[in-house]
Amino acid sequence: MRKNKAYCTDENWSGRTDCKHCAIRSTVLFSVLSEAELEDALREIDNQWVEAGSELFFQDTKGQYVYTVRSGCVKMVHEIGDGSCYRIVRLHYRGDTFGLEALLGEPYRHSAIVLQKADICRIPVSTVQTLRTRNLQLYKQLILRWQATLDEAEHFLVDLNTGHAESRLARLLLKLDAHNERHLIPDLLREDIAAIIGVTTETASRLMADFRRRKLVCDETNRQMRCDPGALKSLI
Amino acid sequence: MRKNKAYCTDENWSGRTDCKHCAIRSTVLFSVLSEAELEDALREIDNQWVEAGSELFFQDTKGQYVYTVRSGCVKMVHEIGDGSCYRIVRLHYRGDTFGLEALLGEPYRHSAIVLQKADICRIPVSTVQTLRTRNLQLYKQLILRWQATLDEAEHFLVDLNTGHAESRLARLLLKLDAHNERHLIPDLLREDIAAIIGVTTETASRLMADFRRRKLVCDETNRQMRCDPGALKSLI
DNA sequence: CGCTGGTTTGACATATGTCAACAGCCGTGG
DNA sequence: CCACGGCTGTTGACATATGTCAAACCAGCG
Repeated sequence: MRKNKAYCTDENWSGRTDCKHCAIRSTVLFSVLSEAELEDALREIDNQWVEAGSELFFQDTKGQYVYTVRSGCVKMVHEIGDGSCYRIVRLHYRGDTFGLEALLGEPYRHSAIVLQKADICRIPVSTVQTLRTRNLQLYKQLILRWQATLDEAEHFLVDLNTGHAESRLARLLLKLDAHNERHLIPDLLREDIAAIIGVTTETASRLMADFRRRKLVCDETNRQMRCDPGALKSLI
Repeated sequence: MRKNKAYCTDENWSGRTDCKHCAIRSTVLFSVLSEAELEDALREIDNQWVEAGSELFFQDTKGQYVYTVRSGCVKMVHEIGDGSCYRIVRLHYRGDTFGLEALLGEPYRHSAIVLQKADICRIPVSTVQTLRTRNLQLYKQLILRWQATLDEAEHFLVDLNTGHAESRLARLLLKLDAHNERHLIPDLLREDIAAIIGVTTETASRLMADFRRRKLVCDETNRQMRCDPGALKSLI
């Protein structure tokens, strides 16, 4: 079934409110393209709900798409050596863009795997190129996305890989909490927690079990949790 | 003493060969500015040798300059909490650009401190803005720099903060070696090594002393070292 | 010469890793 | 329906890498 309008410009599409953070959206306003040209360029943008665990792209492969998160959460996974071991180098949340390397014709640096059921826009590199040749504003937007990605990567190093494992886990939970307005944070796999804060799966499990006993976190439905930000901050 | 020509365009300036990696340099070729305009824009670029330990800018301050390394090495230092503790989140070597946040009008994320006597170009934000309004090529160059910065930050996380301290130190030495064509690497302060690989100063010292005893590294003049890449690789 | 700041080293504490067992959950297939 | 296997999480016992604290050492330098 072919849509007759692009998602981004279709007023009848129910999801439009989540577009406000999108790089494309905020540059379309400044576009010098005609309405028809715009429709055409944007029609190739695909929007979809993706289940947790799905892989959007793989480390070291080339791809023709850049992605934005409309809701949910995506992990950027870097495999090390023979693949027996991996680190999560960033998370991307609502409003974020990832896979920017594709715009440079470079292979993806990491695998992108959905952490929490996510609403994802998949934007062809060609679409971005069409828009940006006509529109300086898009370059600025892109640069802002690159900087945001860099900020997130550096936060991972500074906040989640420094200090004792307990503080690191506390900071991780606070970070997840800050990105969820409804204060429901995903109950991550212990293996993922381990790959984020740089410990073994067992240590991650012990810490989480301990946090639960100390009532720093409590379970909610649907593999989600709620945390006590005040208490967590005191652990940092 | 005022120069009568900009460094970048002065054929008599002895340092010109190191310009080949510069973002400005590689876009000047595509510039639509007149030669006079170009001279004017580039004249504000300052070039200087900077001693180890000098601070080019400070974390959380705003500045009007972006920098490039013509030779030597600069560390990006992030202070944590009250400043009693810090991490080094990236290193920048010959050809790199840093302080890009300034182009967005944002405060510098980290302090930039010279690690090894360095030849630095200091480029005013206004110069970049003058050039880029007339020149799409510069945007592409800037984006490449942002990606390079991101790559370096992620390598720090994946290579230098994963695995045992011994492997991390080995990877650090190999990285330093890879950035020095003459295979002379700086003999870093133990405190800096510690802030890079995420251990205490004592552990960094013990490891380095051990590496020296095992002949994995040996001292050279001028606080420099030589390392045995083959042996180091076997430790990874 | 005696500071000073960086380095090395020792003795000991402890956080985290390792290996292994077991428990709970869930989907599958008999 | 139950039995089973596979996956994830929890926990224990123990090993070990790294942190902590303190002392000694060393080179450069006023």
